[in-house]
Amino acid sequence: MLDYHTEPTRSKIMNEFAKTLEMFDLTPLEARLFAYLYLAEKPKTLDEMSEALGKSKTSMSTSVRSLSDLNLVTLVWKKGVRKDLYQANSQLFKLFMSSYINKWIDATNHRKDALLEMDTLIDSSDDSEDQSKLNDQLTKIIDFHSQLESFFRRIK
Amino acid sequence: MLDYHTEPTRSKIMNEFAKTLEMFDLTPLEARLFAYLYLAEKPKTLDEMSEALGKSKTSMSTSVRSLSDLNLVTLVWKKGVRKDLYQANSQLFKLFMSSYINKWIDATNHRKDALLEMDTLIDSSDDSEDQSKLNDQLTKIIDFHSQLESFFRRIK
DNA sequence: TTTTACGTACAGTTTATTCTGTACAGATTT
DNA sequence: AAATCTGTACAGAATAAACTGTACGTAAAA
Repeated sequence: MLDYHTEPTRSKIMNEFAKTLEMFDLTPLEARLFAYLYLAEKPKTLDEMSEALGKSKTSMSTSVRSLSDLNLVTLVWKKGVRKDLYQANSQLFKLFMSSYINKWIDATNHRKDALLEMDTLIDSSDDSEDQSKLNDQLTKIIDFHSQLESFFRRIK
Repeated sequence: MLDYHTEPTRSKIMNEFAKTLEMFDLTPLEARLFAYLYLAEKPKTLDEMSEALGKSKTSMSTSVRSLSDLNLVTLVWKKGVRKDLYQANSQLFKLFMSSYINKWIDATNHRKDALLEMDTLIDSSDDSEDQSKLNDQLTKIIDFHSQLESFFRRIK
């Protein structure tokens, strides 16, 4: 059932909101789906999502699972209802920010380790100019990663 | 001319570094290109980039232009050399962070304006339940954008 | 001026991503 | 028990993105 008064506006809001959510590395569909669920408030079934977004049920299944993995959406139980019901979690800022920042921390930390590993790879018996320049650049790149990591840890 | 000692390591570093740079919304090629130029230190021509990355000159042209637009790379003049020479800018953290943060600020601010616009669209003569709920959610979404914007302004 | 060299616009191709329909396993209902 | 419903795996289709080669405008060289 559609509300013919709010429907056009609702869908504009949904799309605009979704654009911001995409910046948190959600796919366009995941972003629109979250926006839809958030605006809906009431938990929705895969079929409802499918109809609302005009995409297949399969797409809904995979997308909503992604959102669930990111803890952005929750599976809700309602007695008498057989279908899975999903609901958007509500504390937007905390939710998106913290997972995003953690993602940065993990990535930079992991990458830094890999680069430190390579540091030991550089043949230290070869003290050519190229060699020492490369070493110098590598140090700077590792520093960059350290800066990123501590930056994100700080604002966490 | 290749340095056969440093070449394999150099390329491993390049690819690892590039993965981090992709997080700043660079395409894989842009990221690898920047990493290449950064490690090279010496300014490089489109042909050199093309050979080093194994991609067409056209790709180099468009990618290096993108990097240049983002102010990550600079066109350098050298007397006697006809070809364009590009060099990676060197202050990694400042460079990437500030453009990234500005991007967030611009996007969230712009998006917030669009949403405020929609606020006025909601038919206030219709005071149905759906109406007021939608309004409530919209307010929260706008708040979310304000929080994002001020967050990024603060850490700038 | 003519010729050669360089960068890039553009159209088309290749590659990667997103999306869908069918089919099936497990669960619920009859 | 059989029949129906629900979510998802998987393979293929549709769509989007990345990449290339040709062609051309502009500038330097001859």
